[in-house]
Amino acid sequence: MTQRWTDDPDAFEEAPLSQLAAPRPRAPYLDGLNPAQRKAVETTDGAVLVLAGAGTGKTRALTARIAHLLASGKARPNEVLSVTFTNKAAREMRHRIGDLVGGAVEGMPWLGTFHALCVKLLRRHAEIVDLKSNFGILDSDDQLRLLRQVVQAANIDEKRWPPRMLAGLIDQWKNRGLGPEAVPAADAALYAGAGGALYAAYQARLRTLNACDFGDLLLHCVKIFQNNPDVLDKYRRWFRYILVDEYQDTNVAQYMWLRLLAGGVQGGNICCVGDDDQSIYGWRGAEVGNILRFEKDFPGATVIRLEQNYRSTAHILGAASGVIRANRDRLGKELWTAGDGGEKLRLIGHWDGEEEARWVGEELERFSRRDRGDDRIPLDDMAVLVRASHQMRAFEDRFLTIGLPYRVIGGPRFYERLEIRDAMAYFRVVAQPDDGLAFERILNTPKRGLGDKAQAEINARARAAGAGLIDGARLVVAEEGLTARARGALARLLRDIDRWRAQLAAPGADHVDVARVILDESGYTAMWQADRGPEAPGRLENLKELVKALEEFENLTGFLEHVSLVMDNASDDAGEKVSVMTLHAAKGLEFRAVFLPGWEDGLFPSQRSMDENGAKGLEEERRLAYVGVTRARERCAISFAANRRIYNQWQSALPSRFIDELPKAHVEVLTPPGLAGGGYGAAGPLSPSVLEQGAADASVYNSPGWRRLQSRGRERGAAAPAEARALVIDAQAVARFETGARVFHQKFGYGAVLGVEGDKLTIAFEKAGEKRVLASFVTAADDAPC
DNA sequence: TGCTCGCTTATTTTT
DNA sequence: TAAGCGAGCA
Repeated sequence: MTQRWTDDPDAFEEAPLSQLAAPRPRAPYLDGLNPAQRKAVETTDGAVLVLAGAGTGKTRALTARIAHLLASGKARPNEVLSVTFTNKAAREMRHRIGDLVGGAVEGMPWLGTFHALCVKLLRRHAEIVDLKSNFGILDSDDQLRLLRQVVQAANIDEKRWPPRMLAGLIDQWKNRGLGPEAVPAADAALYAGAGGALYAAYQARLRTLNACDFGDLLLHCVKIFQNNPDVLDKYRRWFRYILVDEYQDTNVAQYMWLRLLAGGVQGGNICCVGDDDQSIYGWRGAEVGNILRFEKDFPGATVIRLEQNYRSTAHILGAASGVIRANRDRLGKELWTAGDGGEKLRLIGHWDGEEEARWVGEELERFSRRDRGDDRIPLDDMAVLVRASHQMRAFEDRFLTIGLPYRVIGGPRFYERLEIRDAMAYFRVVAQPDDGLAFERILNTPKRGLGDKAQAEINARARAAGAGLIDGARLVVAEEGLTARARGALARLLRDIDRWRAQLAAPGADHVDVARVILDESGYTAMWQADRGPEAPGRLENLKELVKALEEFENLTGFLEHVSLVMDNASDDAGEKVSVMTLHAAKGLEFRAVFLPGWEDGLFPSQRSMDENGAKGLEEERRLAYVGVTRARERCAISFAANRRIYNQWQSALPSRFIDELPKAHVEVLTPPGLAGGGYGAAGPLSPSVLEQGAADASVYNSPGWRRLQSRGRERGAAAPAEARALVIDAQAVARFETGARVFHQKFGYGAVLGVEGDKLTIAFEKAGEKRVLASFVTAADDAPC
């Protein structure tokens, strides 16, 4: 049964809900929920915060909750507002609700991303914020080009003040819900003292272009709600229930948007689901504070914790908990599992980054070998998660040489590629009235002799006539501006555009055909065919894919609208491959086996994050570590390298401080393969028990981890000495060095030990100066030649 | 208009 | 090192 529900609050009728959907005697969507999940489903009214730890069945509870609202007759499908951050999440939720309630999900027009929902609202009320309802949506590329113009117009040195920086500032302001008039003076003075003025100029340009950037979608909606109580009230009554996924990722503007909608007469029914421990987008404007403050913001709120984890083994959860426990700003949760311990996390140090990549490659091969039987882990079920994308390279190189199939997730997205953006610009020019930015983009692509001069001329005419760019171009032709040659080219282009427009508007026109014609007749396809560069074939391939994607839409306009908000990656190619991605990209995913390389102080936690955001930055990095570890279902291997080549210079690093925070009971320390027997005394792999014993006896009380634990204990009044849990990578190596000892290091040469701190030594090298290195990577130099 | 040279810079990126 | 960008030259 598919019933069409209106999404228009003006059609609101106060029909008694109970008549619409009689409560059913049995509720299959409740089957198999644990008590906490069930409470999250059945606590329908008022404000509810569901703190859902990693792998605790969050989506399950969320979808069941919606099913419950519908089945119990508390709301019609079109009266539930459910917000996600990503299109992927929205799709997934729609899909899973469909599984529970069937066709009724078709009647949920208010399930989507913040941005998609805002577009919907804004199209209806555009005139309130001085826009027409067919306003265009700029992506970050358009935004940057427009900003560059604004900066140029203000005669500001682009070199000293890159437009990128201004884009960053404006985004931040918008994220914080600040229009140009509301930017604090100190902020407005940023960017050569002109930040605020340029922001205002940019907004004015957007208005004349009848366009919004992503930030505006939220900001305009908030403005509309704030200044038009009647409109707001209509929606408040309309949305009987509000659900928000990933609440920890909301920024201030989104928070305002939600508060406005949820702040009905007695306070609306709002349910926010999130995990403060997985807040990793602070740098992008997300405010962990939103979730931390929830109970203050919504007095009387019910807080429900989902703590039973269905994903990972006890060892993995124990390790993850151990790390995240060091964060101060958290609501507090302790994940547990009914499952068994499984394998301990494995921790291994390597001599350098290549060695690390080699080891990971071998492990991946070993796990995925066919002869492992039931133990075999397919490559699809494994992932390498790195902190920064440049780390991926070492792995790609290695996997290429050993012929291990891999897939990189993230990176430049399909709709952000140059050729796709060009093609889209053509479509925009044809399908939309006067899209100046798109016109500018295609004006001289492919080359048709219309360079900066032509550009400027068209701009000037358009501005003088108060018209759009395309009309400006028509004026240039009509009034015989430019050289005859350029004018001819421009006239040809305009004629083409008119012809394409006519074709598109013709009755029975097939927009896919027209799109193909546009790309052909414009010479765009030919341009890449003529290109002998290595990338050209791929680009042509992408263009074909783009045209194919058009088939799924009724017309070009629908497609453009979709694409402006859904910038998803092209679908993954088939085949069993290991995934390589950043920790950020891994949020929400899970794998049977996960490799976490590069756990070195400075790299992870990232030095920059700590420098720029201090303790807050460090905590976010720690949450990133938590996200990484909790991606693993069965196996997790953490590794670090003592040396890494950065900008062609060898740099030594110490193991990440997060390694000190791993509870040793959940970790097995492996011996680096390259050093076994050669480096430090013991021949062959050391047994973990020996290591643990050594750690407990020798140096744990001297390790940085222990010290941090102690100081934390004082601060928080916790952590008794008996809970000593810091890891020492190689206790035996530590015992072998004393202050003053002469040592040898492969990359830095000879030096003298100045100090011992746990398993880390401070050494004055004769050539390389003073450095801190891990004891395992140094040998005693007494028998070496001087 | 287009190419090449040299300089600068170097996280994470849901929409 | 490498990639990306702007300036300057053919």
